[in-house]
Amino acid sequence: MGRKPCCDKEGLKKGPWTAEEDQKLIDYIQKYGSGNWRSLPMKAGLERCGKSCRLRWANYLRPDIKRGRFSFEEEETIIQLHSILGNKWSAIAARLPGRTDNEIKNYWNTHIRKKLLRMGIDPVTHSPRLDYFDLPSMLCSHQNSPLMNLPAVLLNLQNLLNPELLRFPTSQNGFLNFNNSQNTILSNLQNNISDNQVPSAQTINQFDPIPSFNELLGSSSTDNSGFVSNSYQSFSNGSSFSTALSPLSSSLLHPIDSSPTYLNSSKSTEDEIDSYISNVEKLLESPVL
DNA sequence: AAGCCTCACAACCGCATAGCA
DNA sequence: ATGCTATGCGGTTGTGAGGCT
Repeated sequence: MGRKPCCDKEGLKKGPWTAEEDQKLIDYIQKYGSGNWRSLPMKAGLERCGKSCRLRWANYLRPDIKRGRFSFEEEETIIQLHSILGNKWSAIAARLPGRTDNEIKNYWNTHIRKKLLRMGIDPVTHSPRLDYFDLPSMLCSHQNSPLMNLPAVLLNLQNLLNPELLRFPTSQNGFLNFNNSQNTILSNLQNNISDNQVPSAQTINQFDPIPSFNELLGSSSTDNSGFVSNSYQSFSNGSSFSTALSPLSSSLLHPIDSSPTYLNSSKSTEDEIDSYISNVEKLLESPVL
């Protein structure tokens, strides 16, 4: 036994759909409804496998699909849901009306993922990546310069860590005392510097880890639903996860992908920056708890 | 102007799983 | 309980468009 051969082994058509094929599929589904995808192609007069028809309908032809650019709110929602659900694209799509899992997956891989990397956020763990802050070189340059520059170096470092993170609730402790991690890092750095040691990236990673987004959700991994229903709304209200890092940090980060593409300023990038800045402004206006 | 490169997105592939006999 | 089919899902690939040299 085993599975039936797929379309390529049955001599069925593959590749991009033509307008005529689309119309045949739409006509058939409007007339008879979807379902029974295996027999549908033959009945609809299509030389495609059922799987291909289902995908074409689900990802492109369905009338309730919202096409066009993702809004900033949608993007935020995707990031937040991804931090909770991971690569469960269908689960994420279920919470974004009119968007398909395939569309979200593509958008994640082509836009959001790169954006997060550029911001120094690991797109898998959603945690800030200290290994991409060029701390060693910052501190090396400090070592070769008068010691009076140390406060400036530390101030820059401090700016990487946004107090807004303090507002992230945890399920057990109420609010995370992020200042502890921040102070530990700073004091460890100061100790190292006073001992004439220049910390390597590896050394820096040994410091108290900055909590990942998932960790900020609370130590009980099964208790995420409460976060989604309660805290997620406050995140959506102008204070996004993407603003968890200080806006100053982006200028200090070394992007993992420094190809010229990211230096180009396109219209869409400008729009994104504009909306990002306005979001940051909203964030700064809101009172810190 | 032509060739090359990069990016975005549609489509495919193979595995997982639900449902049914 | 088992085997089979249909469908769902996530990772990957293919292709066309646009930009760059």
